[in-house]
Amino acid sequence: MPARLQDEIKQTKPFPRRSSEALLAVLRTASVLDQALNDALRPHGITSTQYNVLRILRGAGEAGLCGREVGQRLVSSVPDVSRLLDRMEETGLVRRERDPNDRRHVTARITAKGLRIAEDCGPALESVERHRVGDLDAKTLETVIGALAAIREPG
Amino acid sequence: MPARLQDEIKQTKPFPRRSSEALLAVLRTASVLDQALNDALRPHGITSTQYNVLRILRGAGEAGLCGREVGQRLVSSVPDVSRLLDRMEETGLVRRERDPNDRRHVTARITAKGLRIAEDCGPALESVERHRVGDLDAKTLETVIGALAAIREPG
DNA sequence: TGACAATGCATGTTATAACATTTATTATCT
DNA sequence: AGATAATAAATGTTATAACATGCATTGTCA
Repeated sequence: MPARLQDEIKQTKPFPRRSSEALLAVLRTASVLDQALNDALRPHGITSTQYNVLRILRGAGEAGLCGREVGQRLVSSVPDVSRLLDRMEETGLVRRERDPNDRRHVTARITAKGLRIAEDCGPALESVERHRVGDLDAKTLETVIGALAAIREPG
Repeated sequence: MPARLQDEIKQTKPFPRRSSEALLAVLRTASVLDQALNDALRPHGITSTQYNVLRILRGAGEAGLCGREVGQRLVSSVPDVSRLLDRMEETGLVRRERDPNDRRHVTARITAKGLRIAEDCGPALESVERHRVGDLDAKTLETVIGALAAIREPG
């Protein structure tokens, strides 16, 4: 039986509106998912934020990306991309060099080690995805994806 | 038109599966919502985490709650409730005292100031809720709430 | 061309989160 | 009753986030 959100967070009073419950459910679910992802990534020595950076830079390929763009593409924006990349450079996951065309930019690229680790993480992450989201039928998935997009939509 | 998640995070490659997109959508949406909530709370000088504590302690009333329970009821668990309550006690939002029946417990209660601030935040938070989730029809809401519960469900 | 604004990044600082350890108190079991 | 385990908080430490500021580089326009 699916536990009710109200029970999970041991709330005594019922939600005043369904929309209140939905809002809290999104936050709560993301927290659970992020924790599951971080648990899956821990054996590989990286966090979910760092994995996202690897994924982004892997997508960018040899061209790399400047820090500003990395920040924009992150799922939840990190306002301190400089030091995030600092740490990842220190552990050898990425390398950076100043763009000779526009010396304001610093282009970041994924390293071979970064690529390898990103690959290694794949199965664990797919397992989380399958385990958590895999049982939802196609129609429900579409509804959820659409509804969440509407919630994010500025207005 | 609802922007596609793929565009929002400037992803070049399409999602391999719908479930991948749904998972990322939950994380992304929560990030957007949390930011909106924090923006709404900033004028009142508290964070979304602190508001949640106030809400929990308001629900507990005069009986109060021990730190452990506060932690369990938080939307996204904070493993460091002691210092979270430290800060809130310092700003006069809560008060604490050792439970005479079980001296291991420290009971936290909301103060008059905390109550007032929680009240003051109501309209701003309802505005976010209405603005973000208010346009979804009842049937969609039910589907989303159910699907998110299934995702959170342990298995 | 030279002043001025805009951009991209780095850095300093403070606040908060994450993780492990320690201490005090109570419960359990022989 | 006494040893042991279990529980709840507090504390120490390190890592990361949040916020503001500063600096170098480039673009814009008189």
